[in-house]
Amino acid sequence: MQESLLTPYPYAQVALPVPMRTLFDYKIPKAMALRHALQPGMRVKVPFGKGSRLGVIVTFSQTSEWDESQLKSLTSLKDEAPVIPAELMALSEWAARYYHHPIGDVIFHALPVSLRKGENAEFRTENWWFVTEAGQAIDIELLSRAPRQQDFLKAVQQHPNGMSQNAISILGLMPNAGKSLEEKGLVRREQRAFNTAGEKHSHQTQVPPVLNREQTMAMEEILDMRNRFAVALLDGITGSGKTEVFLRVMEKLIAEDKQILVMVPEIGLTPQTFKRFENRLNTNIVLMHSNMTDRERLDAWLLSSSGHAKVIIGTRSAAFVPAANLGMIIIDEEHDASYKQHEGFRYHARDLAIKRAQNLSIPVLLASATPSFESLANALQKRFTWLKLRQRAGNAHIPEMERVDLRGQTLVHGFSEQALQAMKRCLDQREQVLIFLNRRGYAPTLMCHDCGWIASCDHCDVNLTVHKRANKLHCHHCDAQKALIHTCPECQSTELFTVGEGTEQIETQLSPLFKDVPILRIDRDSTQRKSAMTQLTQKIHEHDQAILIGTQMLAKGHHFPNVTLVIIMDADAGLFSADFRGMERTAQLITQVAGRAGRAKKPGHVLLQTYHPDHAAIECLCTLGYEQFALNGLSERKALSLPPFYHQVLIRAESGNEQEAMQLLTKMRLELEPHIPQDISMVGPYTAIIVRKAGQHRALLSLKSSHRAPLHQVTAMMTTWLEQATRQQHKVRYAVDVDPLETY
DNA sequence: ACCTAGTTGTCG
DNA sequence: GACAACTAGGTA
Repeated sequence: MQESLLTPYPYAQVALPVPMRTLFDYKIPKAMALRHALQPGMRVKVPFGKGSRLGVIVTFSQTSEWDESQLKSLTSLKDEAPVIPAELMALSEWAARYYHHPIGDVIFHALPVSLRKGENAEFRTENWWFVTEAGQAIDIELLSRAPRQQDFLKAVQQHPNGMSQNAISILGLMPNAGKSLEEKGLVRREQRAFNTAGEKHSHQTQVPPVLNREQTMAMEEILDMRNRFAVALLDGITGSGKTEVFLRVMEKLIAEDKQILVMVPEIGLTPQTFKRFENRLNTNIVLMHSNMTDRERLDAWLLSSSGHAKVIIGTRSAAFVPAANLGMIIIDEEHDASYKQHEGFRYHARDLAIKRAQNLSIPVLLASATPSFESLANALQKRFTWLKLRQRAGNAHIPEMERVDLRGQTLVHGFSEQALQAMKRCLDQREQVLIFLNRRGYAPTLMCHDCGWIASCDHCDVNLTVHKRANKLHCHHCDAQKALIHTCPECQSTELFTVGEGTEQIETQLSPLFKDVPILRIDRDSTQRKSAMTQLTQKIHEHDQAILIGTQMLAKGHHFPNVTLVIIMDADAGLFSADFRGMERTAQLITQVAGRAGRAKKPGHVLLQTYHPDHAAIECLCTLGYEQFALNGLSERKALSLPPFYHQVLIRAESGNEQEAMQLLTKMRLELEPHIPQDISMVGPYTAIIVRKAGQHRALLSLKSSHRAPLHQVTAMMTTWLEQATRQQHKVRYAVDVDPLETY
């Protein structure tokens, strides 16, 4: 009699979390094949080398290139159902090819940490309490000597469908009282899977505001895209009500029982997005970001995977969250660079999300007040539907941008006379000023007056930043810290002075000038402590008058209704940047910060301090706005054969030794040069602008082409070469960066 | 002979 | 990436 195998293949190809661009073949034990229907995306335990590892089944095969005697067998199966659904397996395989990254590493990126470690993909269980018949019948006064038990029993009596442990603790009841009652047979306990779907308490749903014409049109266009792949670029100025458009679309999708993945650039923005959604959507919403514990992340992951959570709000890594019935992906602030991972598996969450949506035949909504040049180019080429919101919702006005010519002016603590006057006027009207300076710390340089010595990092080729409050010298590139010194280590002079200003300095110097006005600094240093940001925003809302000083943190999505004046301290930062994306990023920052002014009823005003008021880019941005600036920028990129018109791959190498990284890339270029097609332009190897960072000397090789196919071919060739070459030289590390955002 | 640090090689 | 095997150099 023939046994029927649930898995009719002899071999499984398994991805393992090792930095190798290959899968590993294993024999499938007969007993396992008889008992389980193995599927790609299931985790398996396998023998590997001397030990054992957790892997993920990618595919099956009838044959293996390896000799039968060399093959080992799968040890055990970890899952009854795939933890990575077919859709995400396909996305991972695509990403491994596109980013030239080891498949095992990519697949393990798609799993939450606890599943990487081998935890079961199951909801945690919690106690549920029920009243028994005896408990329902008993005279409650018999328990008058045990008031805790009395309270407990009363509560449970009122909930015939049972109460979760969570509900018990919310009511402040004692679990010990429950235990005593259980022993008396008055209540009973049951273990149930913890999922917040059963916990959904109805709450007040806010009345939605009326949409304006632009918003209505955008909403209708997006709703038309349901059930097919399409990308909409919701290009709306700050305050134009982009979020309201999301909410309307989401309501509709939720009504159709679909899930929506909402990506935000950073953790700081998740709670406020969560609150806003919670107030409007009567459904289950989960968060996903790296500040959550492993257990919390797994629970959110399971809620999404099982379909219990209808809305998933997450950062970059959420691009891989499985969802039972995904209906749309929304990417808020799509221009934000934090969507790109900057080490290891260097993926771009926006691009990956678009690919995922394409596989699933669902729409993607990209939103920004300052769209990336990449997305604008796609919109111009009609690959994306370009939806513009150019009116501010309600009666708010678009702030006026004014350049302040700093040439020949005497500055007071970095401020022009004009800026100080404007601040004074603004504060006199009991309104708030926002000062933007994208440099934290007290000063970017510490110098010796007598010998010219400059404090620099021991591990990087950069100067140390002075942090007076912490009494430290701090490297902003490798995080190294030293005590702040007062004597020059070269000449023993005590005449040390700082050059340049950071947010901390502006804060200290403004306080004597504006005595009774609260001054609040918002940067990474002032918001490090947990809930510091919440406290700061609370203070901002408490006071009418206030001076807010901050870095780019201020540019991201926060709402300050009483700010009517924005001062950009240094509009020239990034103007002459080595990176071709410097201008784009600066313009986005300035526009985003400027958008913080006059969001409510009051008109806003923006002052840009610059030494180059006639610089074409600055002039264009101030007089014509971001869209025109971006269109000009794009034609410049086209003329110079730069992204997004040309595609780029960057090969990075780094080594503790001064020459090795450079030598490796030089050798590679020499050897591979004859095999590189004409239509690839290769530049380098050249040293990074900051050659040494965290003790590593860095070299780069840039590849560009108007077509992706040959670029991928060459990249694959180089990766193979590098994998081979570094096998003997472990001290040189290399990285492949496809569509890099930083090229220096 | 033994120890240690650093390098090289392997994994199915 | 983790780990074992190998190597060179030092020490008792």
